[in-house]
Amino acid sequence: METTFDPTSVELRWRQRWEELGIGHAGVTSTRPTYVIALPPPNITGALHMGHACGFSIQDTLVRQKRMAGFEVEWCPGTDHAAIATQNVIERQLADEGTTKEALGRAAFQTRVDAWYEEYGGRIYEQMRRLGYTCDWARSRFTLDPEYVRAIRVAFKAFFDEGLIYRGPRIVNWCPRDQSAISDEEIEWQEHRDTLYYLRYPVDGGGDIVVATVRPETMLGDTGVAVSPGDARYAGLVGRTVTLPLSGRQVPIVADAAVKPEFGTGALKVTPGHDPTDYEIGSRHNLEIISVIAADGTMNVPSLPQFDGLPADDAREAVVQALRAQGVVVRAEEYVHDVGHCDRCGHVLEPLVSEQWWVRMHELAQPGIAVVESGEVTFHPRRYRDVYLTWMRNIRDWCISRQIWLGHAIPVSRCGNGHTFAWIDEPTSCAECGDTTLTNDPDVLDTWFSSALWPFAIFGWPEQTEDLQHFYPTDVLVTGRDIIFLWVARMIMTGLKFTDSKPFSTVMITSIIQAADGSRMSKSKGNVVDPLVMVDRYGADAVRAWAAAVGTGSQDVRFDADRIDAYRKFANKVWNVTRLLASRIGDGEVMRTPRTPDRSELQAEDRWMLVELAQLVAGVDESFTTYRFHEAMNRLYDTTWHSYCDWYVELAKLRLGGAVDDVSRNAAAWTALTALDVILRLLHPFMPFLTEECAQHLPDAAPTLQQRDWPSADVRWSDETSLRAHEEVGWLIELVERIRALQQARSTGGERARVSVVVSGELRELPLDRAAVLVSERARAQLVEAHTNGTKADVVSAGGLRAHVVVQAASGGSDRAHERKRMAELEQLIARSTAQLSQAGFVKQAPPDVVEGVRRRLADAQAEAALLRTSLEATP
RNA sequence: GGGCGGAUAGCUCAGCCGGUCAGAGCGCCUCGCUUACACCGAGGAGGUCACAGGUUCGAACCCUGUUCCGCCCA
Repeated sequence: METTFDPTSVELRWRQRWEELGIGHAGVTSTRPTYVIALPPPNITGALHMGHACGFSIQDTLVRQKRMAGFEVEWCPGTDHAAIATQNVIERQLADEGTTKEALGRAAFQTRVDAWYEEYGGRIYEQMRRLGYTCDWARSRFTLDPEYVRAIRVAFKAFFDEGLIYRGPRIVNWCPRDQSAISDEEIEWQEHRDTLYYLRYPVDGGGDIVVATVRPETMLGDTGVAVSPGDARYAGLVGRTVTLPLSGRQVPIVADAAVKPEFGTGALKVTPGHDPTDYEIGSRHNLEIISVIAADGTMNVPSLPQFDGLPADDAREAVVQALRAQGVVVRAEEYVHDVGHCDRCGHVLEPLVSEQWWVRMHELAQPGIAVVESGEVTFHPRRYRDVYLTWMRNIRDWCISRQIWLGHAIPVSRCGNGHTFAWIDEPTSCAECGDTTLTNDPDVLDTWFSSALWPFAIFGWPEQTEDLQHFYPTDVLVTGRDIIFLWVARMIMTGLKFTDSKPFSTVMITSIIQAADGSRMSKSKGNVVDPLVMVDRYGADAVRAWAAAVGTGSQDVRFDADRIDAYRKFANKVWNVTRLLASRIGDGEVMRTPRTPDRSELQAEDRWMLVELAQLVAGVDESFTTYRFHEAMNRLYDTTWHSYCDWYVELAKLRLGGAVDDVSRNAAAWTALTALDVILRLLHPFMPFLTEECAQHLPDAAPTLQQRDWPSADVRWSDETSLRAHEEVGWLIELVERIRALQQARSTGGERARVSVVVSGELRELPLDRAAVLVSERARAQLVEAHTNGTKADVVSAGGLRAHVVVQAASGGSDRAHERKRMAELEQLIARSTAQLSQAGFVKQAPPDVVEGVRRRLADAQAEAALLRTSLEATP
C-alpha cells in the first residue's frame, strides 16, 4: 500500500466499478422496500456549482446509506431545459454572428438549440459522476423529452378545462431585454442610488399637492394621486382632482391604506400601468391604466412627441428637464433603494401590464397547506415549514407564460370562430366547431411549470407505468431554501392535484454556499468556486465530506477551502490506519481474519473501543433520522481520529507484535479490525472512494461496500462490564494526558520522567499492573513505586478513581507555574461548586444525578487541591 | 413595511430537550522524523458566548428590548 492516499488514482476505477455493478439502477421487481429520490433537475447546459455539489452529495449519501440498509434505491436524475437561460446563450451567439433569432426564423432557431443541447447536454452528468454520485442514469429524464412534454400538456389541459388557468391582463415583471415576463421568484434585487424627485401637482380649484417619485418619467402615465386615509394634511383634498403637468390629464385624489404617510410627502402619484403597488391601488379605485412604456423599454406617448420613443432612462432626464422648466420640481434628493433585475440577464425589470396566462393558486394551495400542517410532509430543518406555510397562505396567482421561443409551447389554440381550447396532441381543427383555421398561442410555459410535475412525470405519468407504481411517491426532496417556492411548493400542489398523493414525505433544505466574504457566488462577480477544481485539488471524498459537514447546519456557509483540506487529511489518516493494520495483522496488503475472541479474552481497552464504536453507530444512525449530517460527519471524524487512531490503535500496537496465536494479540487484532470495518461502512456514504479502497484490504472484501450491510452495534459491546471498562480506560487516558502535560511543562526533554501513580478507588476491569504498563508506554514515563519522595504532585480523578501522580523532573523543572495555574483553576472550581451546593433550591430542585455530579466534582477538586497545596508548600 | 435567520476563540463553524470549569478544524506558540501517517504526534496560548434587562436553584441555550448582518416577501 502506498504511504499516502491518492484520490486521483482510485476515483476513476471505482466510478467504473459502480456502474459495471449497476448499483445505481433499481428494479421494479424487487421485493425490498423502495427508497426514492427525484433529483431536482439542474439546467442541462449548466455546469456543476458548489450548491449542486453540496445538495447532490447529501443525496448520494442518503441513497448509499439506504442501499446498505436494505432498500431498493431509485435516485432518478434529470435535467431542465432552462428556457430563458438557454435562449440567452443562443441569442448571444447569434449576435456575435451578426444575426438575430427573428432573422433566422423559429425552425432554424430550434435547430441551433438542439445542437446546443447536443453539445452541452449531459455535461453536467459527467461532472456529477466525478463526485461519485450513484444516480440511476438509465432513467434520466429531460424536461423536453416527448413523454415529458406530453405530461405537461395533460396537466395544462386538466387545469385549463377546470378553469384553473386563465388569460388576463395583469401587471408583470417584464424584462425588456428578454422580451418576456419574469416570475416574482426570478427577480434579483440590487441596490441603486437614484434621485427622489418632489413634484408639485396643481389641485383643481386651488392649492397643490407634492408627490415624491424616483421614476418621474412614469408621471406621463399617472391616473391618480393617493394619500393615506388618516392623513390630516390631505384630508380636505381627497375626492378632488389634479391636473397633471405635461399631459394635462385630470386625475382624482384618492385615499388608500397602501400609502405610507411617512414616506416622501405622504402623497403618492399613482401609475397603475407601471408599478405593482400602484396597479393594486388603481384597481381598488377604478383608476385608468395607461401604458406609457412599451415592451422594448422605450416611451410610448404619441401625444407627447418630445418623449415618444425615448428609452425610459433618457426620458427620465427629459421629463425632469421639462418639469423643471415649468417649476414643477420642488426639490430632488439622493435616494438609495432596491431595484429589480432579471436574474437571467441582469437587465432592469420594467413592471408593465400585459396579457399573460395564470394559474389560480388559492384553491390548489389548500391541500398543500394541509399536508404540511398535519405533518404528512415534514421539513428539515423544521423552521422551513413556517416559511413554506406563510408563502402558501399568502399565495398569489402564478404567471406561467413566457414570451420566448424556447420551451414548452402553451398548448392552446384559437379557431376562426373565436373558440379557445387546450389540447394534448396538436389539433388540426377546433374542438368545438371543427373550424380548421387555427392559431396557436405564441407563448411558452414557465420552466417551473414543467419542474412542478417532476416527481411523477419522470416515472411516466400520466400513464400508470410500472415505474410510477413502484417508485412514486418519492421519499425525500433535497434542495436549497431559495427553491422552496419555485419547486417544493408547486411539486406538492401538483402532486396532490394529479396523483392524489404527496410527491414526497420529507423536504431536506441544504445550506447556501456563499463566497468567502459572505457575498453570493455569481459568475458576474467572478467569485464562483468550481467543485471540480476542488475535486482535483482535494479529492472527491473530501468535497463530499465537506458537503455533509456544512450542508445541513446553519443556513448559510462561507466557503472555506481549508475545511475541505481538513477532510483530505482525514482521508489520508483513514488510509494510513488501514495500512498499519494491513502490515500488523496481514501481509502488508490484505489482513487476515482473526479468530472471534471469547468475551473474557477482551482487555479493558478493547471493551473501551467497542463502547466507543457502539456510541458511534447510534450517533450516526440518529443523524440520519434527523437529517443532521454535520453531526454524523463530526462524530465519524472525532471517533475515527481521536478514539480509534490516537488511543485504541496506539494501545493495541503494544499487543500486535507478539505471536500470532497469542490470546491478547488476537483480541487486539479482532477489535482493531472490527472497529475499522464498522468505521469504513459508516463512513462509506460520505466518503465512498476512500472507504471502498480501504475495505479492499480487509479480509473477505465484498466487490463494493454498497453490498455490505449498514452496521449495527452488537449489544454485548456495551454490556455492564464494557461500560465499566470504558470508564476506567477513560480515566487512564486523562491520567496519561495529565502526565504528558506535567512533563512538557517541566521540560523533561527526551528523558522519561519518573512518575509514581498511586491509585485510590477500585480498578475492576483494568488491572493496576496493566494500567501501569499503559501509562508508562503512552505517557513515556517511567513508573516508580514510591511517591512520598516526589517533589511535584498532581491528581487525576474520574469515575470515582483517583491517582496521585508524582512526576520527578529529569532535568530543570523548578518552574511551578503549571501547578500554580492549576491551583487557581481548582480554587475557582471549588468556590463555584460550593456556592452551587449551598443554594437550597439547587439541591432541592435539580435532578439528583446533576447534584451528585457537582458533589463529586467538588470532592475531587478538594482532594486534588489538598495534595497540590502540600506539594507546592514543600517545594515552592 | 412584514417575516425568517444569524451574531460563540484570530478565521470558518459545532454546541440537540436550560444542568458537571465553553468545543472542533484551520491559524498561532513550544517540543518531537518514537518503523501507519510530518497530509503526523505531544503539549500550550487564545472566548464578557453582540448589548441591556427578565424568568430560573441554574441561561450560550428560554422571554423582552436594542444594535449590527444576511435572506425572503411586499
